[in-house]
Amino acid sequence: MKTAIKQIIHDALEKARQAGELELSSFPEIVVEKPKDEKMGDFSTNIAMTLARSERKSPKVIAESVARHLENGELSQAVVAGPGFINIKMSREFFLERLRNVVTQGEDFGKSDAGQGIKILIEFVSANPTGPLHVGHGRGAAVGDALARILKKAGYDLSSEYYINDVGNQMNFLGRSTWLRYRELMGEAIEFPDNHYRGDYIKGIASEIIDQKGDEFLNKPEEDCIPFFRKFAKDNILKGIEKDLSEFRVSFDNWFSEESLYEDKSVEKAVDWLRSQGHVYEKDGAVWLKSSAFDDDKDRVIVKQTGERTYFCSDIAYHQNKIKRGFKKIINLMGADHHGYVPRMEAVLEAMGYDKKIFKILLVQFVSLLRAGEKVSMSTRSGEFETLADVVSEVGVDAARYFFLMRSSDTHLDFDLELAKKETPDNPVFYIQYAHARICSIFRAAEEKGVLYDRSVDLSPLRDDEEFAIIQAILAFPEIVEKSARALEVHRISHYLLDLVSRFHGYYSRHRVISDDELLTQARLFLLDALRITIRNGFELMGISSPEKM
RNA sequence: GCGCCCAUGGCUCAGCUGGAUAGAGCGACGGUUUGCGGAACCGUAGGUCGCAGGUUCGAGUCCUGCUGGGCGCACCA
Repeated sequence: MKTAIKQIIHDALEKARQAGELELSSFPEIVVEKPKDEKMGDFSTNIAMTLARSERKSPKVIAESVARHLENGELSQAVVAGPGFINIKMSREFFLERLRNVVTQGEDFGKSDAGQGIKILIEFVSANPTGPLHVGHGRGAAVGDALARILKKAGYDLSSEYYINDVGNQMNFLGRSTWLRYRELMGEAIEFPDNHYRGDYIKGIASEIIDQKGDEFLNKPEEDCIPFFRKFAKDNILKGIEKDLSEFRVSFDNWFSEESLYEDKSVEKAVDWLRSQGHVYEKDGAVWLKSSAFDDDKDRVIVKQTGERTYFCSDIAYHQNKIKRGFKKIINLMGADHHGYVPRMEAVLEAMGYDKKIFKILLVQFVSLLRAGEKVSMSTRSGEFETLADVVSEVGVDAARYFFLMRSSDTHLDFDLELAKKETPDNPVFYIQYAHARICSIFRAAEEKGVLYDRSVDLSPLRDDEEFAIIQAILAFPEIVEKSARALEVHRISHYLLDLVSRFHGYYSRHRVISDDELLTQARLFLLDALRITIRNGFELMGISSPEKM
């Protein structure tokens, strides 16, 4: 919608230039926004202010000149206001024509080619397969998955990926923890080490092994047991993670195993290559990457004294692999507690000769669960739940996703469990879903009354200001999606939907949709159809359902 | 000590690449219902945008310093 306005302004600038009123050695970028107050107009531009300096004229004079040349069949008024804003009103036809398009596009409404098919990889969650997903992972999962949906909608060629840390020390601890619990369950007295995984789920896995294998491992030496226990526990936990995610409506295009990078020698090759470039040196029996040469605080060990590779080392190979797969932009979501990791990853990319701008790490801040205003303890020890699956089973997928997505991801999130469950307008998910259900209900009522709804209906009976405010809000949706994609900010969608829907609730309470005026009824049904489509499409981007009845 | 993030009405938060009189929701107070879902709507009160400088025609937004809070500074991830 705004691109049309930009074009009109552009034409006016051109005319002003031809008339000798403006120099315009270069055309500035035209910014179109909504005026502060809707009464001032449909759109406004500050173009005169940005031109003031280069034109050496006051913004007011420039604005007057541009406004004079603003003419277009679809434009109804252009006035200069304030320090030099040009406020523009468009004709009703301008909006109605575009509204018609919304219904024609249906579920495609909101799509754009802003991304120009650029290949993007987004990696998120990537929790170690050493335990179930907790609430923090849930936020990352919701944000990552929604971003993936948004970026696709905005025309990027997007792939999503989960990186599985399935090798290394953590896996050994996992295997050993399971093995110890196994022996314990078989009746041995075990002193369980503090640095092992103590969660109850380990006992569950151990007892599954007992079910399948009995006492087979009881009298074997540790070395002979660990590989089996490690793999069994990992597979079991990973299956659980996949299940939790899929129930949370989060899916990945690819699950990438760290182990595969060792199997195909990628890690070895990456280290050799870095060494050949002189980015690597040996000290204290370990191999170090000179990351400090690329703005990291210090150099980082990639091969330990023991000969084991660090996780950072395989991450190098992993990110090299991502780039080699042709991704032009690589997005990683991480918990904010890992932010110290950012400079060293950027250093790696620079060391490999890539522009670090292709790499974007999004830090997702912490989640505090609140129950009745009190913070729920997040410690593993406490009886209070903290896993994603528990939260989802309490409040449902829709509410959980909405709450994770309602705030900018770089601020801490207070997740109020009681509020999430409420079926009142305080709860934004229900408020929005209710609007959708209400619209569907109106359509049901119309059908009962025998009102014919047909998409080719004449829209000219729509003339109320409130109706046009809603239409404009609907038509802004593709721009919201684009901005959300560009800024990688999901919360804009939820704020947008809330605003959109509150306009509808107000409108609904003041106007009857179904009336004796058949033409008006049909036109209003059309408007509601477009609105319903917009709500659905917006919720779809957030992975939230749009129920027809509640 | 060093680094990253945050700071906007009583509470939770928006504020798009700096733009017009800083906006919502909750809570508080007061209203609204013969009709399509009251699971809703309308109104009132409430803010030195943490503090101090700076850049700019213009700063909640950018820069510097400070204060307060969160997080991180491993041959752990």
